[in-house]
Amino acid sequence: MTARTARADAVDRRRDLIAATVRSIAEHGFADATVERICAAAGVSRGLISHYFAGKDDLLLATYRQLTDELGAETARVARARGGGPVDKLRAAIEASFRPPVFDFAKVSVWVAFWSEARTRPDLRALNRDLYRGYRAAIARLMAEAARERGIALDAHGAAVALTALIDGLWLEWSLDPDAFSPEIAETVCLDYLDGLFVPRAEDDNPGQEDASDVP
Amino acid sequence: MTARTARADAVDRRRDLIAATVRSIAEHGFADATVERICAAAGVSRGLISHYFAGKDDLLLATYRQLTDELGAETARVARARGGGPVDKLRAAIEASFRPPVFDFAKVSVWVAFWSEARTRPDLRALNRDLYRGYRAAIARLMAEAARERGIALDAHGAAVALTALIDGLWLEWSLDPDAFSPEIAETVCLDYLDGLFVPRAEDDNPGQEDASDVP
DNA sequence: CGCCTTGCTGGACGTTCATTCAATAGGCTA
DNA sequence: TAGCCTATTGAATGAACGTCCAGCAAGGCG
Repeated sequence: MTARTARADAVDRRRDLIAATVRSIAEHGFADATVERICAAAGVSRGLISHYFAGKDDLLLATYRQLTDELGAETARVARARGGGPVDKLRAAIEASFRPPVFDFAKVSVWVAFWSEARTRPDLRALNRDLYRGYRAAIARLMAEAARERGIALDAHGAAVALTALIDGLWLEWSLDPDAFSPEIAETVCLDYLDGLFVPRAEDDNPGQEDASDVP
Repeated sequence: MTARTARADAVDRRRDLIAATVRSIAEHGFADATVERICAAAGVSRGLISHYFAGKDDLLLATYRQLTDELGAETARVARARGGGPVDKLRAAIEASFRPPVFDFAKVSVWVAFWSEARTRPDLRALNRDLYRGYRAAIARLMAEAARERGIALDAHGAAVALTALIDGLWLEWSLDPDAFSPEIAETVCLDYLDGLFVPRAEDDNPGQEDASDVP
């Protein structure tokens, strides 16, 4: 089975190159993650990239795709977690965001680099948009369910936007200054925000307070 | 006053080049904001950059410095705002973050680009670190004051970390997908978070709940 | 044992970029 | 008006990068 062995090797090589790309971007930044450096980090020569990817752009796209796939899979895994209501699942999602294997300095750094790059590269932008819209929708669904159980008025869409932004903002700022706050604090403030959403307030007697801001 | 006129012109030119840099990065991304494109956007020739800056890196540093100075000045302006307690000032800071002139698509996009770049460039990193530490400290001070007035237990440091991250996360995600949510929603969720901090809860009867995490 | 396929190498090539600098233009002083 | 000084230009330079491709090495089939 030469073909089968070759295929398996090819998958491993692609994985090696993608891992080397993550390490190179994390260490040197997006601009200085050259083909030479990436291949050196993977322990192969410069030219090999053309055998496993259409080019450098294709390797970068594959790297970003793996990051989004990992996060998407982890999110789905958490959401399927048996036993526990929607708030438990939300708490699990938050905890997963600030603990290994998702929360890793190199990976978080590469996320920041790709965010910047996705702003102007259409393929990365589309990947990012789909991931986040799905992520926000899943979060909003769980939040709406939790609010319904408790009879609390909640703008689930806004809250999902906020929780997602809060997590990303903490990733961003921690990657820029890891000494500014600890991952434990990051996790705590997210959990506190979540808890705050479901605390009954005086305004809940007056359901008109929530503006149905479903902007078209 | 030849010297004076020349000095004034030089300041204007520097400002022009910095503004052109912001536009170029916002439109083409950090990597494709070449000297040629920046100078074309400013309406001058390629070589002029050397007369007003030590080089491209120096121009980029000056651009980031202007961004941080603008934000620092706006923060200070809001904090000095007469009439109103600490919560009013915090509300004003949030509103300023999602309205012109601070909240501008090009500027927000450039912030995202520089965040990524600051991760590996020491000079940008130092600039960013100082700005954020000052910003968080100012926010935490106002929050602590507001909590004291209300007799509420609050981890001001954690809350300041969270609010800062929330704002940055919303900037980030809005720049990547402006259709995902409106600036009004972004502002609202931040104000809601702020309000939530100062709502008396059942746990406030038990002051031991808040861990005094004043990390040195 | 020898051929032949396949994974892999690294020098060469063309492109793009930031920087430099000699030449030019424009305006203020004398 | 003449002359000088400074701002500005753009062609030239060299470095760095991604990609290409001719050749090499190793392992399996005949």
